[in-house]
Amino acid sequence: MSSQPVEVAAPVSRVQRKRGRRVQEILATAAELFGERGYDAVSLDDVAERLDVTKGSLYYYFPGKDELAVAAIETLGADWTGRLERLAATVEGSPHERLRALLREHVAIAVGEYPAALRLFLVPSTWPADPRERIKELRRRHDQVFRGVLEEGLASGDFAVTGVDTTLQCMHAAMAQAPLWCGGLESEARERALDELADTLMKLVAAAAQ
Amino acid sequence: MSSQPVEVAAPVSRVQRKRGRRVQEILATAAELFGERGYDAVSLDDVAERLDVTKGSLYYYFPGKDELAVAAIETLGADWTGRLERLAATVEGSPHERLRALLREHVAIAVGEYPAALRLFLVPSTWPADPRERIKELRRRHDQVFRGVLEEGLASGDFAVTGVDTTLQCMHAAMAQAPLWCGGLESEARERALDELADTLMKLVAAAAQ
DNA sequence: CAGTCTATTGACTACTGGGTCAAAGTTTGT
DNA sequence: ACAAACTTTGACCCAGTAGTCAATAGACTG
Repeated sequence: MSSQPVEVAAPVSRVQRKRGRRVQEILATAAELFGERGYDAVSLDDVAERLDVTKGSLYYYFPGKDELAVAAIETLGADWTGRLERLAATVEGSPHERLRALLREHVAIAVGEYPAALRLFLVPSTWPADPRERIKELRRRHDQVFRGVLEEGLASGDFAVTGVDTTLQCMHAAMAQAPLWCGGLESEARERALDELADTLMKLVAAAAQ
Repeated sequence: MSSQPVEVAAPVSRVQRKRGRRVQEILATAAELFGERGYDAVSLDDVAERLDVTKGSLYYYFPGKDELAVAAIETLGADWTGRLERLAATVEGSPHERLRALLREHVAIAVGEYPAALRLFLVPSTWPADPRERIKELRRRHDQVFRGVLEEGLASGDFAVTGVDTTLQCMHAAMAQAPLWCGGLESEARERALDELADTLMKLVAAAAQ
């Protein structure tokens, strides 16, 4: 039928791609806002206003606030964790060096690119049941990256920890608050603060040689 | 006039004491609820219902939700921090032992007695400006207890830390999440988890001898 | 250009939650 | 017992917000 045999089997039409882009715009804005203020404090009118549309449009793409929130968390969390997973798979060196690189990248992402997204991973208790479960799942996958390197270092004798879970929890807790501490700092001071944080957290795995 | 000269100068009447007790009841309940669900998710009807009264009664004692929240935070925070300050002033031993005792007591209070009050000290960002400032102040005083012991150990050479502030922040962040981890555990497993947490956190001050 | 699918609007409903208040109920002191 | 002070109530107001929907504007296609 068409004069262009190429891209014949394209599963999505142009209009579908356009819709996809719109959905992404909405999700990015929603993640931003939910991250800034938390679930309760963000109304759909707020989201719509930042997108220069009205609330009704959001309901054209999502069945409700919960679903929008879940999708926003999903997108952001998947991107974040994916980058850490890729780093863990490529970075070379001792377990000590690898863990430090992960810590550094994690706080750098949190502070630099998703400064507002923090709250998505912190204390999800005010969120409705459904988003809360998704957040927990994303956190588990997130933790998994660090658990991998940690257990590697344990097996090789580079690390000595009292308990794997506890150590991971302490790391995660400290990292999750990093953006709050570094928020107001200038670039150089911020870099120093992030290095210091990574150094401090490295102590949690003790036996590692500096 | 009275046949009992004792207690003549009592500054408060019986009715005032009664009012004081009522206020304490309200504050305790409010702190409980705010701790469980956070500021936004708690309505004054919720608070009133748990007290078996109606919303109007709360407005007889407090001018508004903000003021109630601030007072509740104040009471709980002062009690908590006061106990840590007293412990810090009395416990004997090396800086290492003193710090560990404080860490242990802190998580024990958080997990055992104020299991719900956690959120008051965590991510105060969804709170209105006024309560938020009070929370920050209380956290500073809270930190001060640990800062004292930490600097003591630094001066005596028992501790070696990269940065005092960063170390305190990591400790605080990890401790703040402790109740979330230990929430579902039975008493013995919980004790073990708390010990493990304290041990792990002690690593942050490194040079300390085990 | 006409017709159809897509996207957006803005007015509407229903409900929740903070805050007010006059009236009723309860304590207290004399 | 009585009056005054204290406490509680429940109905009410109002703003904000999740969610609905018919009407409309815009884009794509024959």
